[in-house]
Amino acid sequence: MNWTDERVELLKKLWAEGLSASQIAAQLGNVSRNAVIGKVHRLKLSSRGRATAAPAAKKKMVATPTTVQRTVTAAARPATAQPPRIITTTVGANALQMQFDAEPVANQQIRPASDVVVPISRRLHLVELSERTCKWPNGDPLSEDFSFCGNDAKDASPYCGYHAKVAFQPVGERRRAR
DNA sequence: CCCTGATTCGC
DNA sequence: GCGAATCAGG
Repeated sequence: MNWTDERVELLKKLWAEGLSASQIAAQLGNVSRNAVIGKVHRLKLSSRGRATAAPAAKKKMVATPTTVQRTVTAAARPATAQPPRIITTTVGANALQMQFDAEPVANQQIRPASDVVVPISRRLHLVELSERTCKWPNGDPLSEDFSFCGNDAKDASPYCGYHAKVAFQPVGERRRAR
């Protein structure tokens, strides 16, 4: 794949927007992140504020006005549920780092007869997925807020524990589909 | 281990 | 010019 004007232009744009080299590579398609980084250097548009990796959560950045952290004392969390945890995600190199409570909107109707853990999606976008993030889709692919589960996928599975169960139904529980 | 960008160097 | 390999780091 050669660097057409359009591809270079997109590269510049995305780089300026703070996307990581791998994300840009994924979006351009057919190029490795190394190729992107190499090109960035040749174009002499390195830099981008601060940076080596994700400097977001550095020591004293300006402030963290949007950091909200709550410890949930979940009222009715089944014993089989996962402990409350905080999910941290970073968008872009010098972009905001969002930290939010992973606990779902406390009204999840948990079927009594189920011992399945409620899925907690990270709502990632396509370019944010890696080989070990759950690729279970949420919502309409054509919709704006379409996202993927994004939780850790076990081993080489394309899904996290919960979605793997949903995706690969045990033959014993499968009702004769039609 | 996951990820990041930076550099080098054979092509 | 290109990008894989490598390096340095979070």
